This record gives sequence, structure tokens and C-alpha cells, in this order.
Amino acid sequence: MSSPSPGARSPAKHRPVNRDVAVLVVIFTVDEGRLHILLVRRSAQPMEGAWSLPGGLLTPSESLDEAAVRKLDDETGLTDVFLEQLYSFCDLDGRGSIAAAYFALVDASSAHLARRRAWLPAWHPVDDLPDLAFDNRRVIDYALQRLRTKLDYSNVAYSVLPAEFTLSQLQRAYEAILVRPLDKRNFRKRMLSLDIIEPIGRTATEGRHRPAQLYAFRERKPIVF
Amino acid sequence: MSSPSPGARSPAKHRPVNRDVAVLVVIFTVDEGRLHILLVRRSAQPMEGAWSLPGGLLTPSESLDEAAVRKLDDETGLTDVFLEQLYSFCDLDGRGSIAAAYFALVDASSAHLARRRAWLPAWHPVDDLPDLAFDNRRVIDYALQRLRTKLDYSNVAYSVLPAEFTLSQLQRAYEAILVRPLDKRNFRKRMLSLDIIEPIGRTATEGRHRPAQLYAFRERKPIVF
DNA sequence: GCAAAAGTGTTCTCTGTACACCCATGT
DNA sequence: ACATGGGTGTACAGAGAACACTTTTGC
Repeated sequence: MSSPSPGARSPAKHRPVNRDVAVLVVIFTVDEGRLHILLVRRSAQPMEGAWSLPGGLLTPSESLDEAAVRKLDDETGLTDVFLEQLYSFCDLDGRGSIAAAYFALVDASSAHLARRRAWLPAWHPVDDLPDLAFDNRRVIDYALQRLRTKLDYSNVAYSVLPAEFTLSQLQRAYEAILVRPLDKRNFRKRMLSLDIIEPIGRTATEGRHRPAQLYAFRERKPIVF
Repeated sequence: MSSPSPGARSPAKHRPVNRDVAVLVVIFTVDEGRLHILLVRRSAQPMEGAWSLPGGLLTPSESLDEAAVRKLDDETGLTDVFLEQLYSFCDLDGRGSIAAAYFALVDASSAHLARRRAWLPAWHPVDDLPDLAFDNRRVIDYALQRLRTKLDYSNVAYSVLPAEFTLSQLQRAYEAILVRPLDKRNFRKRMLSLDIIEPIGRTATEGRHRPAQLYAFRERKPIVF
């Protein structure tokens, strides 16, 4: 709410307490049938060089959402993807700062990772993460849970695929995120009945087998069923 | 209460930018078959006297959760109830502060509202709220949505009822929150099959009709189905 | 012609929903 | 005896899960 607290009693001697406020972004992608997260190396003490989630302090004028969008853009060059606030953590670093965590889904082939840094950012499979700075692991676990839940009742997957895709690609993305095989017929039946994707009328040949019908999401923005 | 002057923030480029960080608590209860929210009057400018959600700045040493627990205790005298972080809002007051919103469910008959203030806090039916300070309406709408969703796949209702209750009381609480009548037989069948409540073996007589079996939640803590 | 992925229906089970009557008590 | 809310079962519909074979292409 507002800085002045409606319920507070002693206006005179209360001194406002300000805090560091940062955003963290858990950026997911699916590549080679596996779910990955983007990690960067810390460029400052403490724990310089340790793998961690991308993030940083808010600038004086920006909002939480703006900071998250900026960070995501910095790291991937992408702006028009699924990005949602996750949870606000306190004291992840042991120094009382506030970190508003966000999570995003990106198409690996559209993302352009920064290449001019001493330490290069990199995709890491979620089932094989390195040791992470601070309590970043907690944030990732929370994001994973939310992503998996949300996959079931929303169209978030639109953001992890290129504009045109085959149903098999879509299914592989779902399977990578859920870490569970899905039945092909049931999967297709459900996706089509949800009315969130449509065939675009062209096919794609990929390998020495039958070409697949190409589909696109009707809306490239979040929809909840 | 005095709000921090703009100069209180660290303007220098090489210094981290700190912000006011506050918590807001949307405190729900069910009374007389209607869902209510606890509102207080702002005790400071701007908008002094306007109804708003309880909240306030973090003290120097506390975490977000601790501040939310403290606020809830201040307003209701309750500590062992359902309380969950909702979302962090930015700039609700137009001055760039961060507000971590929480929501809580309390049993109206256990709550003791503050009585020694110039402006008394009060329960307001959610379907008949007064004009509210700032963007508090957005926060309440968000909390309502989350509460209604969560009612369907968790035992949050444990926190809005006394320790012992009848199935009819439980059903009335659900109906008040969802604003929709529920079928008695289906409701009882479902509640019992979820295995989250159990009969305590006693009955309660209330009015000139058949006494009702009393039940209790097996766990008085959050469970997700 | 063969390897490889695309594409396609039916059956069963389970969950949610609709619906109406008798029971125990106080007055 | 009657008014009031407590308590109970069954039938139907829709959703999700299990399951196997034919088609189209590149080589």
C-alpha cells in the first residue's frame, strides 16, 4: 500500500525503513526435449562467479514489472513473451533485501544470449543444475511448481514454441516440462478441443517420414481455461 | 504518519536504490452468511479517514511474513490462522512504494478488533464496500479470486470456522465465499470423501430441530488436494 | 521395401451434478 | 401436530485414461 500506514499509531517518531528491492527472473525454455533454465554468473561479491538467477535492483523510477521486463530483455533480447510475477522473497541473501521473483517462458531459438560478458550466461537442464548462489534453489522449485500447474489450465506453452509448430513439438514441450510421457491421441484430442490452436494449412517435412501439419496458437497471450 | 521525503532515498548512481516496503493484509471472514473484509480508516494524509486495507511499513529487522503476521495480530489478535502471500504491487499510492499483499481467513467470533482508536476498524461485506483509498480495490479483487479458486482445491476453510462446526455451517461458509448455492448431498459427500474433516462424536442443538453432528478439520493447517 | 514419425476412435472409469424424501428435535 | 433444519442414495453426463493400427514420406 501507500507508504503511510493507515493502521499505524505514532506518526511522529516512526522513521521510514527503506530496503533494497530487486527482481529475479526464472527464464525457462525447452530444448532437445529437456526443460532448461537460464543462469548467469554473479559479477560481484559476495559469491562472485557463482551461478545464479538473472536479476538486479530496481532503478529509481521503474516498477517491479518494468524491472522484470528489462532484465528479461537484457538476458534474451525478448520482450513479447510470457512473464508473470511468482512470489516475493525476503532475505534470500541474508541481508534483508526483498526480491520479487518472476518467471518467463521463451523459445530457445528466438533468444539471443549476451555474449560480451566475462562470464557467459547459459542454459542449464533443470534436472542437472549446478550449485547456486544464495537460496536460488527455493525460487526455482517454486517456479517449477507454478509452471507445471499452470501448464494444465492455461495456454502458457505458446511462449515456449515458435509461431508455427507441429503437434508433436507441442507434445514434446509438454512432456519436457511435466517430465512424464503423454498419450499422443489423448493429447491431440485435448489440445484441439481447447480451441487454443489452429492448423495453418501448411505442413513441415522433417526427416524421412510423413510431413506434419503446422499449427499456431490463436492468441499469443496468456489465457486461462 | 509522515511519509518519507523523496530525499530520503539514495539518489547517488553508485548506491543501491531503496524503496518503501509495506505489507497489506486482506482479512476475510464469514458472518451472517456473507463474506466480509476488515477495513480500517487511514490515520494520516493523504486521504486521512478514508477506508483502506490494514497495512504498514516493514520494521528494520522483520521479514515480509513477519510483518504480515504482526499486522494481522494487531488487527484481530489472531496468530494461528491461514495467512498467505498474494502478490506484490508497485505504486499503488502513486509514489513508487512496494506493497506485498497477503490474505488471511479468520473466524469472526475469535477475532478481537481494536477498540481504542479514533477510527474503529470494521467488517464490511465484500459485495457492499465503501470507497477505498488508492488502488485497494484491485488488491481485494485479486484476493477474492485467489480465495475462491483456492477453496476448491485446498482446506483453507478450516480457518474461517471455529474448531468444531456442523456440516451446514461449513456449507454456509462455502456458499458465502462462492456466492452460489451448493447442493447439500453433493457437498457433504465431497467433504467427507476428501478426508479432511472428521466427526468428533458430539452433536449440537441449535433451534427447534434435529441436533447436528459436530465435525473438526483433521489438520488446522493448509493442505492442497 | 523399410524405417520413422504422423495421424486417427472406441471403451471404460471416475467425478461432478441433478434431484426428493424421511428424521429428530423444540415449541 | 407442526415447523425447522439434519441427514441420506441413485441415476446420468462429461472428462480423462488406456489402448493399436494405418498413412505418408525419405532413403
